[in-house]
Amino acid sequence: MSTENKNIKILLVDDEPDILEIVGYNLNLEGYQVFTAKNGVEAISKAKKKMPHLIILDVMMPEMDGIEACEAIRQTAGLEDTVITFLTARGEDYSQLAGFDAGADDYITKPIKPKVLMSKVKALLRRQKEDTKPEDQITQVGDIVINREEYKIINKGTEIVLPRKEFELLALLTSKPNKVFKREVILEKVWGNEVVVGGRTIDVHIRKLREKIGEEHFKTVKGVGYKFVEN
Amino acid sequence: MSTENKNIKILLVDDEPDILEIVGYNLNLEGYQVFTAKNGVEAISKAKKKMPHLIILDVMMPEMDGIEACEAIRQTAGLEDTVITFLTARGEDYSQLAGFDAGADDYITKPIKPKVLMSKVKALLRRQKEDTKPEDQITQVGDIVINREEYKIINKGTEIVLPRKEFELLALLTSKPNKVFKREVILEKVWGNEVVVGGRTIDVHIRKLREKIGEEHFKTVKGVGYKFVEN
DNA sequence: ATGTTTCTTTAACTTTATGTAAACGTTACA
DNA sequence: TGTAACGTTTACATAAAGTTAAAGAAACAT
Repeated sequence: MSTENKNIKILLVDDEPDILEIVGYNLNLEGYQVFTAKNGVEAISKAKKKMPHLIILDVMMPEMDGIEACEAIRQTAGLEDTVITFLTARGEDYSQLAGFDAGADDYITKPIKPKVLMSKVKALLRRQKEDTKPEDQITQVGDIVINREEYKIINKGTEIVLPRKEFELLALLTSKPNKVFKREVILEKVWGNEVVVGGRTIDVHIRKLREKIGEEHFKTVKGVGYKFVEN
Repeated sequence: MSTENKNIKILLVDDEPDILEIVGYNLNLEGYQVFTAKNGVEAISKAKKKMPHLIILDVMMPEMDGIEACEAIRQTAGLEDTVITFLTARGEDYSQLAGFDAGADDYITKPIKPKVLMSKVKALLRRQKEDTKPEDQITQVGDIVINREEYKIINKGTEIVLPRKEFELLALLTSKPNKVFKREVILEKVWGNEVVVGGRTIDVHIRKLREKIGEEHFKTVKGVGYKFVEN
């Protein structure tokens, strides 16, 4: 759960240190990489430097408010598609938010309820993923069809349901047939780079895949890693 | 600006005050007469009182949700031809399913972008008379017939009436047979983003569906979610 | 209002699938 | 032929899902 968030960067912008701390803490618990800024100016520079996937932006701030910052960020190359969500206090004057449609994707109201915020963050990030990857959910490699949407594979017409880790491992290897994936890379992508598992764990999973899909497809490159080969 | 809008009444229904404020503000700018309600019950009474031309109705609300309210409004004398549009979380093809049969004319997705909403409102009011309702209120998946209008299903000729949540869950899963719906996605679409329910809630509903419709149709993909399969 | 029923969620507990470790076997290559 | 890297099997821990029953909410009826 938290391992897959390890590579997701979130920029949190608020002038109140308490908010930064509470929200930052909760995001950290979920495994996100969190960066903070305490005003709009800082937000823009950090956004450019870190290129976050999601920006949570307080509306009311000194120096430069969230709306201005949002507009500036939106005009930065590479940040056009970053998800931006506002933080607003309930009862704030929303006539100011008339410029809302200029760039924000959502807004979250204070007081913040951690659980609500977390589920919103998840939903927003998921949405972005789905948008950028419309439907390359199905790939075919040789006579193996990998259906990411249905979490199953079809090998020569036979449907095989794989457990999660096995599926992810297979999906990784088949994402670039013939490419050798180093053990460390596999660990990072399938397990998450902070998780330390025993030395034989990958082997066991490879073995299961060999059993289910066919010995011939999984080639060991000793001292390096594994690769998936077609017939 | 447009004096032509000042006789047009719009009823805006959402449980979030912020939405009411933002959208209401924008509608006001265009010169519409705006009324608001914060739940389905209130929506019905205000609709009767004000006889609006257009009703914008959030799907997820406490007390009485948008679908129920819509049905009730549709049965009110004089409101049969009022334009009703739903507000739904983005990506919910499901809300269309459950929504159109309740009598909705359109739906608008959250997060709301004021410009989009305004042009949609205009379009809806313009084509008020020339509207054609879709009527795919009944779908069939395998030997299961799903009747969204009556909230019931027919399994191999046997009629089964399902409670709301069970029906919505079934409708979601059957909206794309074989697709695995992740738990988080199910929660978002059936329960709504803000609602945080316990970890076993989905399971219990799945169990009831399995009981009523047949074990074989509901497949668990451990660590991921559930999918509906035909025979 | 009041009780009654039906639906929804929780909580406690059980079961199971999956992932991992450990122990040992095998291979490749210097 | 030694050894470092990978292969295989088994067994076990654990996280995830299943199962109940019962509490909590709505909805319905009186």
